[in-house]
Amino acid sequence: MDEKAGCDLKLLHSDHNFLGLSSSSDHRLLKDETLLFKEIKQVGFFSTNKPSDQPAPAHENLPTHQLQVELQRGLEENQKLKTMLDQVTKSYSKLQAQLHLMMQKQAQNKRLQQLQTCAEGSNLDPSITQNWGSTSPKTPKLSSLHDDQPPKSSAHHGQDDQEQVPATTDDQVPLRRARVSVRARSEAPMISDGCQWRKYGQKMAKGNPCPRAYYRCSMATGCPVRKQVQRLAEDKTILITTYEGNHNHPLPPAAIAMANTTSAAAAMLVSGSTTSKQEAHHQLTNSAGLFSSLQLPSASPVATFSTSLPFPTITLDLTHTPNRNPHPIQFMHTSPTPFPLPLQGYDHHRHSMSLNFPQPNCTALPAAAMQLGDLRHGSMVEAITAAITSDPNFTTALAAAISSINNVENSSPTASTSNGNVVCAGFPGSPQLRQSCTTFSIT
DNA sequence: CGTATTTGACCCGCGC
DNA sequence: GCGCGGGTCAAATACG
Repeated sequence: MDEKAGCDLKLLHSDHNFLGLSSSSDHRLLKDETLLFKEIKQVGFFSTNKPSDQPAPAHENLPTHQLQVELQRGLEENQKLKTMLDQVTKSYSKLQAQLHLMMQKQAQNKRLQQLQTCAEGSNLDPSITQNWGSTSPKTPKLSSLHDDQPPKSSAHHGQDDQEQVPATTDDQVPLRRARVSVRARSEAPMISDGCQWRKYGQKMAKGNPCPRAYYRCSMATGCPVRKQVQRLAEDKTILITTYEGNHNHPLPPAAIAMANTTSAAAAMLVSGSTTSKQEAHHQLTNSAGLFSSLQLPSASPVATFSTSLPFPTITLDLTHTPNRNPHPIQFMHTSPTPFPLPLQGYDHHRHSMSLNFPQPNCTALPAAAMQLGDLRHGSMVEAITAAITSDPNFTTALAAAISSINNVENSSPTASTSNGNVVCAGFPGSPQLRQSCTTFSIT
């Protein structure tokens, strides 16, 4: 017992091992005054003599008031150490959060490297991925903006930079360059996505009487996430919110859904790599509550690709009223520039292509058809189907969007992933349909 | 008084 | 080279 008490006190006086201090022993020290005396004696607080030279208890040789002073001193030191312990605990939590973020980004970089390998093995136009990269010489300012540090501090490349932007090499495609745009009807000046935003600019965009507002995430210093908010010129009730970047800090539950959706959509845009089922499921399950502030009609969501350089953008259109298709989820493609999808036969005047979901009577296609070489020889429909549906990131984004809509509408349809495919369940007339079973219609 | 917003200036890419 | 448009900065201003 005395040996253990002595050990506890040594911990109290150690700057290196105080993490090993147990709270129970701490309290015991404060409660047992006699025990404290013994421990103090063992470390030689009161006596200049060696413990072995003075077998008698210390308190027998000291005045009472002196003992009280020493006791008070011990209590103060104990309190000080408690404070230190709290600080260390907080630092530990902070480091743990950073470690979690780093692991996430490492996984992200791994996927991007796989994309690089895929791009080299295919006939993709290298200028596409090059322009998507932050190392593009034509966008130096944008590159700095997408660093996780403010532009003024971008000159130094210290440890902080590495922690926030880990392992980004020149030949990797930064995910942050992709944008995710959300169109929705909302009277509010900004949709509530759970994050805190600080407005840093406003501009009048050409061809739109409504100003475009620029916001950056203010939940953490140095968070690179930005968003633009603008009302549609043709219909001012429609709010267009464009997200860019990934958060470098923990998000509140209300913001996780939007962040995961935009992240998955952005990842899908720039990466043809694989996403684990666990990750997709995680993103899906976090989609609840998304777009909670929007006035959503019983609409059919439309996802629009736009590869207008330098910002590939996927737009989730939540404003459409039911159209000619009974239960469609449309995927429109707008691309004035080459895109690794076969565009022959699509309407160049409209620059759009829609994919009407679901059609259960077609066959699943191999993901290998995503290669352009295969596209040339296969049918366009099959090729497009393969190119899009074989991308789990796309399916993840789709599923998250569907899930969010379902949440808002409080209706029965659900979305989930299964083997990399999106399973849409609960739509009227289509109990369970796989995304890979898809037909396309040229609009 | 601290923080958030506004707004004109500035930078940069791009097209002509 | 020049002008235009998008995006950002930062000083001024508003607000709680």
